[in-house]
Amino acid sequence: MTTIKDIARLSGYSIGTVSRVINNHPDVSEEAREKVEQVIREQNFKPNSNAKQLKQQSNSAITIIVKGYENMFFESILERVQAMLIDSGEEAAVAFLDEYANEVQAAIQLSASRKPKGFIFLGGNLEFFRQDFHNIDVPSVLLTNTAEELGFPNLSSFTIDDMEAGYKVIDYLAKKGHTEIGIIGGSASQIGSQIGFRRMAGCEKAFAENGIEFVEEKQYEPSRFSMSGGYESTQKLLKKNPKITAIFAIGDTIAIGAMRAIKDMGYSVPDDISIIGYDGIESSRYTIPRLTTIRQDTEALAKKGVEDILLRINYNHPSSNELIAFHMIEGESVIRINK
Amino acid sequence: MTTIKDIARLSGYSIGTVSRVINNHPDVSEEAREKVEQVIREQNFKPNSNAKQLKQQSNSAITIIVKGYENMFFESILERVQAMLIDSGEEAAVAFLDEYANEVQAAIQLSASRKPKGFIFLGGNLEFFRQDFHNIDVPSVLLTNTAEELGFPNLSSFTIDDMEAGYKVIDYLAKKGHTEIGIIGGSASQIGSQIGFRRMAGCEKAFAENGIEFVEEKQYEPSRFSMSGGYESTQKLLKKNPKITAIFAIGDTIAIGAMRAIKDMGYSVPDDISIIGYDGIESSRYTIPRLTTIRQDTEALAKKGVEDILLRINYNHPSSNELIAFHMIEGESVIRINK
DNA sequence: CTGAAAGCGCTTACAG
DNA sequence: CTGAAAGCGCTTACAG
Repeated sequence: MTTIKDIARLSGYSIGTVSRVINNHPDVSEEAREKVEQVIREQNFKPNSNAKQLKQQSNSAITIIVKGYENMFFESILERVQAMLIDSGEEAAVAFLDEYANEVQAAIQLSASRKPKGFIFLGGNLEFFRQDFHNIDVPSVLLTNTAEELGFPNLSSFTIDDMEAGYKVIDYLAKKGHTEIGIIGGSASQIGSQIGFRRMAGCEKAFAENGIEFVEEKQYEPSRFSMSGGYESTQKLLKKNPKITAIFAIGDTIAIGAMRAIKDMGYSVPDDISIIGYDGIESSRYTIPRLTTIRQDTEALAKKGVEDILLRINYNHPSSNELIAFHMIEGESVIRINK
Repeated sequence: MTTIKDIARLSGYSIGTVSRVINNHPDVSEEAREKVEQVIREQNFKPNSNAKQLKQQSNSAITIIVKGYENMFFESILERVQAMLIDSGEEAAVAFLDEYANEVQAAIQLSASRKPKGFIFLGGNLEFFRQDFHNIDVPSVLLTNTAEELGFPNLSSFTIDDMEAGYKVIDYLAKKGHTEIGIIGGSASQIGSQIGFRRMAGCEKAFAENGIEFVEEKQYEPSRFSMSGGYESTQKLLKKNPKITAIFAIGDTIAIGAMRAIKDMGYSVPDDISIIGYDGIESSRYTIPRLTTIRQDTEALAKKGVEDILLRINYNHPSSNELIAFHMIEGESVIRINK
C-alpha cells in the first residue's frame, strides 16, 4: 500500500511537508506543493483515514440518525443528504432507529465508540434532546423539527413551519365545506415534543377560527408513521366516528395506508371521504387518486442541513434555526361538500 | 477520554492483557479476564475503533452499495441489512449510486481511501463485476443477482430464481387468457448482465411454451427502476401498441408508475389492462387496486447476506451462491379475459 | 498466562 | 518554508 512515507521518498520532501500539502496548510512553498501533488496523483495516493482520525482525535463519519425507518419521507431526505455529504468529500454513516426510540441516547452511544464529527437527525423528539443532548459536543443538525427553544449552541435545526402548515390544511378543508374532520398520526403521549404537536396546534387554531368543534376523543387517532399504521388508525377512527367526511394524515406514508383502509371499508376517496397528507413524497404523485398534501422542500432541507453542518465542523460557524418554505399541492383526494 | 491505558492501570494488568480480553483471546486467565471486564464495565470503556483499525490494517465499516436509489425495493433490504449488521456490533456505511453507475468502480474507490472490511452490493451489473471485481480483495456479497458464473472466491451472491419467476409471471398471464402482453423495465443495452436479463429469459420461455408471440419492438419498453420511469415507459408502450391487455413491470416501483399512467390515459386496471409487478414491496399492498406481484423474501435475503459476510470476514468461510424462495402474491390487478 | 516494546499511518508543535 | 521526532490508542509477535 502507498503511504505518506512513499510520497515523501518519491517527492524528495519529508512526510511533514507531504502532510501539509495534503491538508492545504498555507506554509508550503509553491514548488514543494506542486511536486508533492504530482507524486500523489501519479501514485493515486489516498491518505489512510484511520491514522488521520486517530491523530486528530475526531473520529470518522458524519452520522445520520433516521428516526422511523418506515417513514418514506425520510428516505428521500436521507438519499439527498448522503449524496451531498459524499460530494463534499465527507464520509457518512447511517443509523436507522425505530420511530419511538431515543435518538439522543443512540447518538451518545455512537459518540463513545466512534466519535463522529457530527450528527444529522432526521426526525427527533424535543424531550429527548432537552434531557440528554448536553452530553453531545459535536455540531449537530435536527431536520423536520425546530430546536430553537432548546438553545443548544451546537444544535441547528431546519423545518417547515408545522404550525402554519397544519393551520392551512384544516382551513382548506373547512373552506371546502367539511365540518367533520378527523386527524391521524403521531402519538398523544408525547405531545409537546414531537413534530405532531406543532401540526396539531395549527389545526386547532384553524378549527377555532372556522367555528368548528374539535373533540380529540372522537376525531383524533394516533398512528405510527407507516402505511400499516395509517391503515389501522383509519379503521379505528371511522368506526368510532362514521360522520367524518375528511381526514388529515400528518404524513404521506400514513395517508397511503389510510386511502387503502377507506377503500377496504367500502368507501371512496374523495367521494365519501376526502384526505390530505403531509410531506409531498414522490409516491403521493402516483396514488389513485393523487394525494392532496403539504409539500416539504426535501432538497432545501437537505441542502441547508448539510451546508450548515459542514460550515460548523470546519469553520466553527454558529448554529442556526431556520424555517423552510412549503406549499400545498392540490391533488385529487379532496372534494367540496355542501351540507 | 478513557483509553486502554486507563483500564490497564485500574485493573492492575498490562495493556497487552487488556487488549487480549477485549478481543476474546483464549490465553488469558479467568481471573484477569474477570477483573478487566469489570473495570471496562465500570468505566463504560469503548475501544477507539480508529486505533484498532489502524493496527489491523483493515479499515472501517462494512459498506453497503445501493444501486438505484429510486428503487423502493432496495430501501427495505437496506434497512434490514443495516439493522442486522448493527446488532452484530459491526459498523455499516452506505453509498447510494445511480442505477446505471458502475458499482464495482465505486467500491474500488472506497477501498483505496477507507478499506472497508467488506462490501454488500444491493443490485449489480455482472459485466462490471467481470471486468473489475478482481481489484477487490475483501469478502463481498451481491444481493438480487447471481455471481455464480463469475467464480470469484471472495464474492457470494443471493437472489431469487429470476428466470423461474419471470416464467411464472408470463405463464400466469397466458393462463388467464392474455395474448398481448407488454413488458417494461430494465435496459436493452445491458442485456446479459443485468437482473432484467434473467427475468426476460424466463418470460421468453413462457411465451414459447404457451404459443404466444413476443416481438421485442412492439412489446418491450426499457425503464429505470423508478415510478417516473414506469410512468413514461407505460405511456410509450401503450401508444406504440394499443392492443396490449397486460403488462409485466419487472419491479414494483415501476409497476406503481405504470398503474398511474394507465389511469391517466383513461384506462382502468385491471378491467382494461392487467398488471403484474415484481419484488413485493410494502407499497404494493396499499395500491388501489392491490398489485399482483412476485414477492422476494427481503428478510431472508438480508439475513443470508449478512450472515455470509460475517462468517467470511471473521472465519474465512468460503463464499457461496444461493437461491432464495419467492412466491407470487395474487392481488387485484389481474383479470381473466376471454377472446 | 503476562508484560514490554515495536509499530500501524498519520499530524503537529518545535527548532531552525 | 522544512525536517526530525513525539505521540494518537491500539494489536501482536517475542520473551519469559
